[in-house]
Amino acid sequence: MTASEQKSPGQTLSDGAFERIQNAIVKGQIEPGSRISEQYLSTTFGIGRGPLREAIRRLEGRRLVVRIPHAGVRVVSLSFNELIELYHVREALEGMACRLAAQNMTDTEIAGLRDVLSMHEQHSGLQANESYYQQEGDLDIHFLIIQGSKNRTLSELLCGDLYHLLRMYRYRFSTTPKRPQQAFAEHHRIIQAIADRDGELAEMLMRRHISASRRNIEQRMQETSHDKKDTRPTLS
Amino acid sequence: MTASEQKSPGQTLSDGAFERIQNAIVKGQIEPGSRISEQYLSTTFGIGRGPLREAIRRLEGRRLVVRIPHAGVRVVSLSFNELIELYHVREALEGMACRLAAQNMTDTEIAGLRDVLSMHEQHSGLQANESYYQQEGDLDIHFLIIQGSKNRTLSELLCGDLYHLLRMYRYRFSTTPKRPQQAFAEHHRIIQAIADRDGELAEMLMRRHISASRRNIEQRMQETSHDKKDTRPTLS
DNA sequence: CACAAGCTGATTGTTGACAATTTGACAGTA
DNA sequence: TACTGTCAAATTGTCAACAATCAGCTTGTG
Repeated sequence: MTASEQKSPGQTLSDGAFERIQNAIVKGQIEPGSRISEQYLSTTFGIGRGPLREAIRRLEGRRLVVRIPHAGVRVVSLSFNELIELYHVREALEGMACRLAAQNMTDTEIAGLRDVLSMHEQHSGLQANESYYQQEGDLDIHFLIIQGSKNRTLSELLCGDLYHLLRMYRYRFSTTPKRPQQAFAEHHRIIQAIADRDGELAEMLMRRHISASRRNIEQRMQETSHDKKDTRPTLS
Repeated sequence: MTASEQKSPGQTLSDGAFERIQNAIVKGQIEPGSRISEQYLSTTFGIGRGPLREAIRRLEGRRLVVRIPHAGVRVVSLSFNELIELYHVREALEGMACRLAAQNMTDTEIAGLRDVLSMHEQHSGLQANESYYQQEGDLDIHFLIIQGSKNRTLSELLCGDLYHLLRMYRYRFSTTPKRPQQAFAEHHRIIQAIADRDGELAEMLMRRHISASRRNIEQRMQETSHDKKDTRPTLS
């Protein structure tokens, strides 16, 4: 797990390529909107074009790449609006997940949630503004709450599909200096509400939490919209 | 558009196969949970295995089929629980869509919504219990409202991904005798709320509408759970 | 008679070569 | 100079053959 780039365990070549390309996309190693040629990937990964194309089609099904019939595939590139839209969807969905989590999580799971939070708080105390742990830690907490909803369909949707898109932008935005501390407090309150089995409050707090994240991005986007040109592919 | 089974217009063979198989799955022409062999589809559609496999991988990315590495692919089979979960997700998402629609739809679009509803009411008056129009008409209205939210991400999620799964079961359950009339009234109220630009009310009504649908299915499922054996693949 | 090892058949995974289509450049002309 | 038609290179789409893997059956042995 140290270097997540080696070939995947026992699956097929196509599966391995799928995971590697997906990772490369969500980690931002491949520029969003850039064209990816089959031949390049084929030689890079050292596999034939057949399995590679199958992997690409799978990514296409997941909407991580866009294909134009005879012209090649491009990594999906969310416009600013789409990113904001995604946060709105997340607000509705994770709010619901949080409410369900307050109903359905076991006491043991809630204790685990608290452990992650405090462990996370220590790390953060050590390396102040270091966003890396914040990123993963934040994801961990949200993951745990989503899983705690005990709604598998919801989990797969949020963790499987939406978060891959989000992660693309998390890695690009990296972090905002002030947010972590605030996010800690919000996480703390959310977990408390879950522990109190107060679903309504938990939902509200989670919605606020995500809403604050969204506003933070909106603000930061406006600030940097001067040097960074307006990325709006307006695809189709 | 009369027979939706002919080859797709100008795309590639893979794209054509993708659409045809997807249609066959959501219309229930292929039994959920059944294995689909490459050779069979290859000879049926008259295309090579290459493009076919790519189409299947795309379906896999969309979670309409499940693949076990060297054992073949099966059409996804939602358990009863997963179907209910899907309705809960729909409730949250379409509720949100409805609220946004009340804010963002143009007067022209709302008028169009009314047209569809009344046109739909006439058809229903003619052929009473005929579910076919109800199915499509219901979808149409929901589609229009979702599009009216002006949130493209939300639209693609609901119309593109979730509805394909739902349609699988709509075709299986076909229809419940009493629901259509009730659904009409609910649609009517929802549209009225949208026309009044009352987002909060519109969201609430839509959530109730979908919630009622869900309960209807739950009830119907319990009734028929005697003769119909309990389909619960418990995959993984 | 029961169980396990090995084999045969079919199905999936992979590769390489071939055909079809698009993009970019180049030259010719108004 | 600007525009357009043609051409060529590169890239994608497709096909057919080959290799690897799994399922079910036969067969041999305790």
